[in-house]
Amino acid sequence: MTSPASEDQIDAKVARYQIGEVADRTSVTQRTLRFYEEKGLFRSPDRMDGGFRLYSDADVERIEYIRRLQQYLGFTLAEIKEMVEAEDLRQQIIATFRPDRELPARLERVTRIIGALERQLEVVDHKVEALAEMQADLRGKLERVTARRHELEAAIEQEQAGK
Amino acid sequence: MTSPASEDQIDAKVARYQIGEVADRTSVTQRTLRFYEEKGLFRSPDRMDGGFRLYSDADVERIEYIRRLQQYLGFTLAEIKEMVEAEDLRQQIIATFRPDRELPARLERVTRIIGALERQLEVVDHKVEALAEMQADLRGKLERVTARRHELEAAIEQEQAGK
DNA sequence: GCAATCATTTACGTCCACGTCACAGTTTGA
DNA sequence: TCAAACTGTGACGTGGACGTAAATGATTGC
Repeated sequence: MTSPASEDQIDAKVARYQIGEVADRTSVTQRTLRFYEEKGLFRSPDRMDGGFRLYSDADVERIEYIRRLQQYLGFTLAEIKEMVEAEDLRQQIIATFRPDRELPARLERVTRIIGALERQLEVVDHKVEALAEMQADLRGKLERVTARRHELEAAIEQEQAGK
Repeated sequence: MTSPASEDQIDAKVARYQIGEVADRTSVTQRTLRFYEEKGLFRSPDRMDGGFRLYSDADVERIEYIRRLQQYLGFTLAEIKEMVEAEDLRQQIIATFRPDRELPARLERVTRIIGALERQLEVVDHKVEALAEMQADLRGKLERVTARRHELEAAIEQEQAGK
């Protein structure tokens, strides 16, 4: 919405944000953004001449992805790092489509990222299972206690009537 | 499996475990068990004459429940405390079934625990949603990259054959 | 052209969820 | 009965995930 990509740079067709704006947009503090970068959760964003970080939309998306992994799914930053590294590898492989030589090497990389994906999926599956169980449990309890409330309400109404 | 309730006590039909055994059974360290107790995550277990803690099966179950909430669902101990307190309240209400006087007071308690359950369910629903999305995403990626592996394998086989 | 604003690096502080002694008391099996 | 094994209560330490502050340099609005 804000500042749709200035044409300072010849090839600058993508929107670029400074850290402050990214912090506002993502509700992640600047400190935390630098911290994530330091931890290797995403590649260092481009820099202005003065050294200011310049984030792209893709960077912003990755940050939001990281936050979801952390907050909703309870992954540690170390786990998240593994996951995004696997993702990077995956992107590289897709980019390197040209069916050239070194097929075995490419096969090996593909196999590695399959392993990473399978491990991630396993973790997620476990969590889904646990969550579904808990969800059903909560719904059952809620239903029962709601029924009890109706009983009580009815009883109170009776009392009122009998008075 | 081990020591199925000795008859030392007249009324001791329930199994009782010392902290070490509970630690083994639940894979939660003694330190952590004391820590949870200190934090009020469960009522202080009974004690032997010498002061040793004696846990019941219900205690063990609660501990396992707490662990699931923490590890699979990513709740903080503070959140878990709220949840188990609500659960305790719920149990009390169920135990206090006798339809006596003070109906309004009971209605209020029931209403409170309904509120707590609804809040918990909301959190869980959010997590389920996020997890399901991520699960679908991972599955899609896995599928695509697996297809790529098949391509590579086929290409390699071709090469072998052509050699 | 320069104050106000925004960034950068460095470093120490904090909260959570325990881990790790240390030392004293308790239980139990041979 | 007594030593080994277990348990108790402090109290301090730790790793993860940032928060906060300080000193310095860059950028921008007017």
